[in-house]
Amino acid sequence: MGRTSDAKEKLLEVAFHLIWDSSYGGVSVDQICERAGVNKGSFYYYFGSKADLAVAAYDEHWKQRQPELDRLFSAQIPPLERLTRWCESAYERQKEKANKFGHVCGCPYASIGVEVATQDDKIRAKAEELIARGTKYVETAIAEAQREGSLPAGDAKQMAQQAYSFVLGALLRAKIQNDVEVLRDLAPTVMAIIGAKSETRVAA
Amino acid sequence: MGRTSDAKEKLLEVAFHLIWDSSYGGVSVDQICERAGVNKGSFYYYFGSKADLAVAAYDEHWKQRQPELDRLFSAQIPPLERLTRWCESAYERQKEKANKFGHVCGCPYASIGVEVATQDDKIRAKAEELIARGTKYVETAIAEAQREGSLPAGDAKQMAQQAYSFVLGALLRAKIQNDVEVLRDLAPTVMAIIGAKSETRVAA
DNA sequence: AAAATAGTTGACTGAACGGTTAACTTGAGG
DNA sequence: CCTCAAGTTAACCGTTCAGTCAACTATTTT
Repeated sequence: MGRTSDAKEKLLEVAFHLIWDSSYGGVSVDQICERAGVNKGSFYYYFGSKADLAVAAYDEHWKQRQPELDRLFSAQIPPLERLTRWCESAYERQKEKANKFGHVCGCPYASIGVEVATQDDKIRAKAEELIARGTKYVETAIAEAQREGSLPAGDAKQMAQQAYSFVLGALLRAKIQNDVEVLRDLAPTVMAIIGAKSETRVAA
Repeated sequence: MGRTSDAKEKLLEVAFHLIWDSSYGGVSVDQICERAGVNKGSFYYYFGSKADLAVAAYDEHWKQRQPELDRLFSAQIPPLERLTRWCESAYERQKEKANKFGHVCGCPYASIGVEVATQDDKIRAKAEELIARGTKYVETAIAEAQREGSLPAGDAKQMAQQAYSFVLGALLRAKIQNDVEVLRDLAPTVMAIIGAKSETRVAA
């Protein structure tokens, strides 16, 4: 019935990348519409507000990202190696984005979350949710490593939170210093946090 | 000559707290002026732009904060204990602010830095500078601990950066989750990062 | 082909934005 | 006590902001 359209998907994608590249407050609805090739009226036909779009855009992005994380944290890979690869992929991903956008963009969820945390609770809650989901992958890997004996026993959930906090902090630092090299060799520190015996702990 | 005024100082203080409580983009020059009891004309008599004020306000805040950090990282205190106290003070400070403002505010430098990093280079650079200065305290403590043998040798600077990144990440998480309890027991993880032998490593 | 549905258009609103200006007031130094 | 620099005032500027709306078009169902 009626006609069809890809305007909604366009808006979601454009909004996510524009906000990631600058910030929530730094991007206007007009800009998003222009880049998406959609009129403002259509924007408000699909979304009730700018904040609603942001929440939907981050949800959509997670959906598209999930397969990649599933692959990265595949049961085929030894649990500790999953974590090492995850650290390396964070570095690679930021390097790519930095080349494309001209500056280090950091973690999109954390960036928008910390920006609007005290102002918009829906966006804050969405950022919290997505960070929690990311942490879950880490937690599962840690728990499995403990079970198979490659890691001493401990509270996997809390360890995952600490390790994830460290990586978020490093991403934050990389963005503020606009230097992707901050993200080299995250893995040894993550290993230290989760209590793995240091094999090749270079400097930290 | 001419009359004197405390308008400038008022603006600096009000701006810092307003931005910390919400965000750079979420606070308007009008709001700052109103809360400071200063007219807009006076604002632009003292500061060339909103961004200039922000830079000045964060600089001023550092000046006021420095004595506290000097005390916290006093040479009188054993170096590793300095770090423990620093972690505890971060928790206490956020708890106080959360009670006062009604929500967890996180690290002011990191919050504004990550918000405007890709948009305003002067503010970005100031945030970078202040974070680097904070890291220096940690680095000195680590280096001293290594010298006195309470910590194995290693690259103190890099260790400090990793430890500081972790704390920044935890502050970020606390803000997004709006839960100050995220910041309890940072010290054990910091100790793990810098390679201290775990005495009372509870869970992480 | 009529009717119902789905989506589009772009001009419009009023408030808020950062920033400017010229006239004015104040107070310390000579 | 006068001068003049330092600081204040409030109206004002053009722009941009998020959000609205009534008219319009394209597609599918009947």
